[in-house]
Amino acid sequence: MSFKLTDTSPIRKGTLRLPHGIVHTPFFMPIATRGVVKSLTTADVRDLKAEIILSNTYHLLQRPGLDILKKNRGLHGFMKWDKSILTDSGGFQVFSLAKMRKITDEGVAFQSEIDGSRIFLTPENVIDAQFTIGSDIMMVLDECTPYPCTYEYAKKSLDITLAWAARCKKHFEKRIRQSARGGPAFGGKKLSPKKRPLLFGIVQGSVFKDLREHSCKELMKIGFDGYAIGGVAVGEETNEIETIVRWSTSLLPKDKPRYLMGVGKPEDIVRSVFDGVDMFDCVIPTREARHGQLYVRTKSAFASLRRDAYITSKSFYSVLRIKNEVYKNDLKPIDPKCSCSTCTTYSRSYIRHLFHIGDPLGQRLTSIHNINFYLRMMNELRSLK
RNA sequence: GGGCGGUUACCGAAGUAGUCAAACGGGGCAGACUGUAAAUCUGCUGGCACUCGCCUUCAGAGGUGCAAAUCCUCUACCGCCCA
Repeated sequence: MSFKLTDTSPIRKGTLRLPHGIVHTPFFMPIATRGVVKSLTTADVRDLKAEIILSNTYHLLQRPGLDILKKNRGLHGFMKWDKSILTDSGGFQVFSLAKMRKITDEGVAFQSEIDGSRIFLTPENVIDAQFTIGSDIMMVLDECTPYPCTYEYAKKSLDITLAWAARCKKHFEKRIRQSARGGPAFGGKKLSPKKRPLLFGIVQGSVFKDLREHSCKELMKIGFDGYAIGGVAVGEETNEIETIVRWSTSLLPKDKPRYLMGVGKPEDIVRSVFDGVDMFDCVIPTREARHGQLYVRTKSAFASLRRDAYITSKSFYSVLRIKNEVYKNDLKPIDPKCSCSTCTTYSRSYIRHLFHIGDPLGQRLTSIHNINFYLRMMNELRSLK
């Protein structure tokens, strides 16, 4: 793998070479938690020119399960996606499914929310699962801490997360060594060094500066291909996210990609790009699209390099609720200046109609639009001079 | 012509004397959503003041009762049955 920065001021721009191709940073990953960007075909996602999507180990383990993925040559073959995939380990589910799991030093025991069956995630089996999925960027197992969170809890959690990170790295290296001579993680095939996936560590420590710094330093000692900032956007104020990001990016190695997990709103992403983050993912564009909340640019292009010009939503976009009555007879596209296939074809009136009759096409069209909004935003950030 | 059953807010449907402006669905209106248990969730949905409130409603009209969507009478309409 190689991460090349071509520009660092005022924002970082670069390329990240992955087994399934080059990804241009900074980038946003549409979310395909269970092997589908909800409501979209793989062709839709390709047409949107996404270079990488995110999926989830915990959810894929349950359905379809590793056996099916193995038979399909991984998630790429299963969903017919030939570009890159990053997989989250299930660390977010430690947070979001907190009611049905138990953490021990060894790992996390879940009781499935689907059928009650037991799923035990360990640093090692999560790495193995991600090899089976065929992930381009694998995430270590961590605990995404809740908010608010006491210092004592955050510290104890971080100790476990760091121990898991070390075990993930060790197991990952072992599998990579095996792969060089055709190990079981690769179906007996040898893996060329260029096809090696990446492994990212995840910074935790809640809102506590010393814990965040400790987390960064310990992860850097272990050594990862990239570093994620986790445990944010779980209920805290925006300025706290900003603070945590700055603590982290000031310590993390400059020559490795930084990934702000689960973030966020457009202004959160733009601000964080200016604060040195290279990678993002968030459910917002797809979930809100399905719920009829659409992003409309109010400024056609990013004209300024000033960070402060974009940190409020009012500065460059507005939100359109397509289900609202005012769009009943509105023949304009969602965003007249948008070039996505939805906006070049359909009216607000028609899309509102699709929502009102409950047809899933409405969700597909709006998801295309919102993802296009996010990807175009990233594209413009990468083009800033 | 006779006998039964029905008529409740935009729609469907509870409620058969007081705690009823009236449950619950749907529809409508508005809002939320940040590594997706989310095609989900929340609020409002007779009018007016919107802070204890006040006013007009349960097919229509008239009764009985301190009190009626609820009981009685007639009328209108709908359904089933007998002629």
